Amino acid sequence: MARPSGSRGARTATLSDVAKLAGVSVATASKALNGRNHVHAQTRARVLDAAAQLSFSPNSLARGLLAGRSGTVGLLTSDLVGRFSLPILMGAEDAFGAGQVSVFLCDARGDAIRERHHVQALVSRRVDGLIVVGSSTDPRPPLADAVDVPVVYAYAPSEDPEDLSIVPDNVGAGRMAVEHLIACGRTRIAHISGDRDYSAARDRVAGATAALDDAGLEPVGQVSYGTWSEGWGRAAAGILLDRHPEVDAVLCGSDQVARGVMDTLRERGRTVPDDVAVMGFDNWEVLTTGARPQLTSVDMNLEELGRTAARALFDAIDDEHDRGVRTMRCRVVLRGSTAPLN
Amino acid sequence: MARPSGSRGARTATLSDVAKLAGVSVATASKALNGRNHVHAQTRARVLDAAAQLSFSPNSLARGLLAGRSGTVGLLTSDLVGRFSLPILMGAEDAFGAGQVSVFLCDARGDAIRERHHVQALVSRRVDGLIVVGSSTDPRPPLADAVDVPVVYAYAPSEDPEDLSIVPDNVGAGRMAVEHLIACGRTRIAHISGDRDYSAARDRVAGATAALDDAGLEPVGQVSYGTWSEGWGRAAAGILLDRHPEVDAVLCGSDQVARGVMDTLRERGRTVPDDVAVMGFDNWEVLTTGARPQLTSVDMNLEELGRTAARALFDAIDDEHDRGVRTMRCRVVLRGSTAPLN
DNA sequence: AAAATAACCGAAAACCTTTTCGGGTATGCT
DNA sequence: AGCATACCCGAAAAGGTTTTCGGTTATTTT
Repeated sequence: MARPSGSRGARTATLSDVAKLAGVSVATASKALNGRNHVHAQTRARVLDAAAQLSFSPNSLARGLLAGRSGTVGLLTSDLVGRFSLPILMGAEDAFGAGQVSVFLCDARGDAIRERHHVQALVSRRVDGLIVVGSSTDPRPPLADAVDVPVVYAYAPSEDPEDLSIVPDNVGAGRMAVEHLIACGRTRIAHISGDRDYSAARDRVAGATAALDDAGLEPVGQVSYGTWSEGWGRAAAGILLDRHPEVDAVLCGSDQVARGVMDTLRERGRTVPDDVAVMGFDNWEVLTTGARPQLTSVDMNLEELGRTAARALFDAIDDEHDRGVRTMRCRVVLRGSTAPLN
Repeated sequence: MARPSGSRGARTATLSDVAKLAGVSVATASKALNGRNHVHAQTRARVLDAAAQLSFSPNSLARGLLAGRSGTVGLLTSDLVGRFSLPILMGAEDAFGAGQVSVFLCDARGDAIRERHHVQALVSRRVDGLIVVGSSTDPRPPLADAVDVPVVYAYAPSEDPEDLSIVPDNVGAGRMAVEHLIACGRTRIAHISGDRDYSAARDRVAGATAALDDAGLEPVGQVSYGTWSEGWGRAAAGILLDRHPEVDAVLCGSDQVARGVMDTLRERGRTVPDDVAVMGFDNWEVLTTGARPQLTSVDMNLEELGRTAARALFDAIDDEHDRGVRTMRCRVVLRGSTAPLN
């Protein structure tokens, strides 16, 4: 009992086993199984039968060796633990899985050494392409080693503008959020952002500010930066209410911040959304649907971003290159925390 | 410009290229690069030089074809979107990456057809083993197709007791939680659980009940089941306080439930932890550290579970089989929501 | 009936690496 | 000096598949 099940003591069937059983040559067997023409229907049936009988599964290694392309890609994340890699990964896996491509997953854990090691391994496995998923939207250095296959950067763009990068549209997200609040009839809009060190925070602020400006509105108070946390949201909301009690909408740098803001609003006796509308970014389900009322948020469409990156990589493998930074549209997911004023 | 970088128009260097450049045979080149003995130090240096110069990277496909083992494993998740797959995945990836093993990631998205398709692809790629990650701790059917390589089930055990499964110890978690609350001096402990349809919920309840019994304590009220959500936690806590205002600790089926419970406690003027201690399961960071006070929770050690599964698969590949269900210990992560009574 | 054509099948090369085994050279020993 | 012994190196096979091209048989045309 070398193997748990189905072992039968024999090694896995090979094409020549199938050919032998079907009474044909390996060449014919190959053609029959791959749907090539120039093989009699009856012969094909015999081969298919034999293959099924031996539960034949073609050896992709041999095929890849011959074809010079493995039908695999590498998915290199900088930091799986972060919240943003997973949906991107899902999207990419989805897009590839639909084709005949299998995905190698590698997590560098934010370590450059480990990253190089993984890249080396992937090159050795002859992946046909590579998606590099960053851990924040700040630009990252391109892969150091001369990699011989196409690379697409996702979430974090490459510092080299000649590389192809797919990133979320944080500026557009900020703009979209403010436009939604204005559409709800809000005019005294404050912005409690996240960590200033993240370009995601600054970009969202830029978009929001621009949208306010376009609408001829003044922001209520200054944009305040802090951390991506509920605690910061609670604290910042306290300060905001002290200084600007007239506020009728708070745009928050993330859903976490928004949760904190809602807590403080409730404690100060402000009702959401009648009194103050609240809105977040990221559409992190556990936070948005757990909130009371549920939290309107801007979804960054990360799964779609992953799919797009995968498709772009497909194109690049087929020699249809593209360069530069491509941004993904995002979308407002409406929930109870924002509602029209009447 | 066929390729983004480093292409030089030439195909990737092969071992015979290296050999030619070094002025030796491919056999010698191979031995030199793989540290085999019986090759002169000076010759080896020449080969290494040549390899570096051509940035040679051995073709793992060819190597795998020859060796009869690919040095890859499949990681088959039922549902990536769930919260529990990711840490397991990280642990497994970590354990494998440390070796020379690369990981194929496949997500079946809860679909049996897709699962079979992925298994077929993995078999075709000649993975040396397979880890199947379930989406809940309820047992799942074993892989239908006769897979020729070792399989380890993680999180969700296989229905076949002959398979090897690694699962979290939910019963132990429930026990541990109650013991912690008792150690904090609590004696009037209520339990608001999650979705009764999940064995995770029932097992935790079983452990908690047993621990109460061992301590000679009666539970406060009946265990109440609902959903894994903050909303349920808020509602259930309201009912609990109405019926049993004397409660001094609430054990919650998950961190989400716990957040809801804490909300209601605060609204009813109960302080945590002085008045009532609160505790959750899963140690979902964004929820536990965002709570006020921060939430004590039982960590199910999922990353370690993933690592363990990977090591078990290693052993199985080396023909050191193991069978049955192995449970992982979990651990209480202490935070502000539980504290000793004085 | 002979020839031309179409349809089908098989031998062999190619992909790249590792390993085995035999041959060759220098060194040490008698 | 002659022989045995280490020590190195190279030729060749193996691993499983796909593709090309030449060959064989059956079918149609004249």
